[in-house]
Amino acid sequence: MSFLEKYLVKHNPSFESLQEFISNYQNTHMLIIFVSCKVFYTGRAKSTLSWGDHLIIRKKDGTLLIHGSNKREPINWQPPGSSLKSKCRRNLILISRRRHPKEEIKIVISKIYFAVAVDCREGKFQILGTENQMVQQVIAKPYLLEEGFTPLKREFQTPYGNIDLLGKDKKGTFVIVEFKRGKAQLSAVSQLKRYVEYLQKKHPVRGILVAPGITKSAEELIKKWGLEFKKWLSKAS
Amino acid sequence: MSFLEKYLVKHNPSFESLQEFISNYQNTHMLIIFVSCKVFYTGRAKSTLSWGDHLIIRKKDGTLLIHGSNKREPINWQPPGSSLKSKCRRNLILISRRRHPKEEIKIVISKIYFAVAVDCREGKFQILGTENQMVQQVIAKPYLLEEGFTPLKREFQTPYGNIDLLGKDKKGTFVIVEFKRGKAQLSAVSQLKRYVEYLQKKHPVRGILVAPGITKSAEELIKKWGLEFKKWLSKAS
DNA sequence: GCCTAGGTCCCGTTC
DNA sequence: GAACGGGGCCTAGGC
Repeated sequence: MSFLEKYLVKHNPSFESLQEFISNYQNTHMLIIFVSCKVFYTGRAKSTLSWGDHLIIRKKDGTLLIHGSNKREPINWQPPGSSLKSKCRRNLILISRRRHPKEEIKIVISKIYFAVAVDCREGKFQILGTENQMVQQVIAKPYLLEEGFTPLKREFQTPYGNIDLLGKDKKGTFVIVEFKRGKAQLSAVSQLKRYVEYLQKKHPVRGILVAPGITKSAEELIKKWGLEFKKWLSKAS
Repeated sequence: MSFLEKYLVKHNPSFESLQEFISNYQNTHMLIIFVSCKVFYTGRAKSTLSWGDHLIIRKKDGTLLIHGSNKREPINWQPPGSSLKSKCRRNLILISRRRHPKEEIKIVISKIYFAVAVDCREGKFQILGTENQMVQQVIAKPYLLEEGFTPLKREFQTPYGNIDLLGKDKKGTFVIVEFKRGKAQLSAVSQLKRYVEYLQKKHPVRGILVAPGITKSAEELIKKWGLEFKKWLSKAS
């Protein structure tokens, strides 16, 4: 591939030709390969994918994705850091391994439709609207939570888990604040309860769950457990 | 594309040519497009991806994936069911929308390296080693949990959440069993505690967490709360 | 390396 | 549609 080329396509390459292609480009390029194959995964779980057409993507960081004709999720995958080896037998076999945990994917390829190597230089990514930003807003403007609130510690660590935001209310009582960027569910309530149970062994403490909404059961549970829910208005800024 | 062809490649297509390509194939084929673009997402959160080379995958179920040069996760995406429209301006603009929640991705393309439409017929997928199978094993061989255990109800629903497995021990005391396929963490303990708190309002009850391992803090918490941990040996079958 | 918790989580299932 | 919980979750951040 010349210096100026962004990509290189091989149509219907032979097994040997694809092996060479992979070893030439796997460390510098993203590989996109469309094949007829079956796949075996073994590791934390175990799976088989029977013969079919699948799209294989291999990134230079070691990521391996095997996509089918639908769904956002790959059918099989290997995360960054995984190795890739190939063997040529009756079929072409690709094996990707990771160490921790020990996991392996074996792709048995009977037919290669095409393979592309691309030189991919991605842009910079920025995101807004995360939970972290809710916390930052409350730290900057504590009255958004309630009048008289004073933030003390972000990500306060306890043996029961890490508290999003610890503070005190206007009376000086400790307040544990748990933030959720989406509708709060039962698990958010137990999470908050867990922190409260820890701290209340030492001090009187209030627990407040901050979220744009809450499910019915979560709301009933939070009341039953003497905790508070504060609806978060995203335009509060 | 002829009946027998598995795929069709366009090299450096014009904007208009890609628009036609997309409208011809988006309902029947998976599209794989490598471009120089920037991306704007708005919906549950908001993000921007600045100019760079990115791989766009569009599946016929509406899934949209925008991949960069590393990581398993797409930089931006849209799940199945999303629409796709294109506009030709100074740049080529692709817009993908979903209704619930209302979310939009805008891809502004300045250069198209190549586009492929593939006819993808995926194989059948099977997986072993899930939590569900742990539960099935205990239902089939209750003594694997403990001598005298009797399973009563799988996925027993309560206002505090759904219990993996409800049963009775040899003394007739209710037992709530929570299974984890990996190492159990703090959240698993609070989850179990939540169910126990519900049921113990009505009956005496034990809570057992079953997993191949447990973190230090989770183990301390489970003891403190009077719950039990049962180590799961995967070869128990 | 372990552990905690978020995520535009996705996804299946159940009501 | 709402909600609950699993996932080979992945990923980031602490220690």
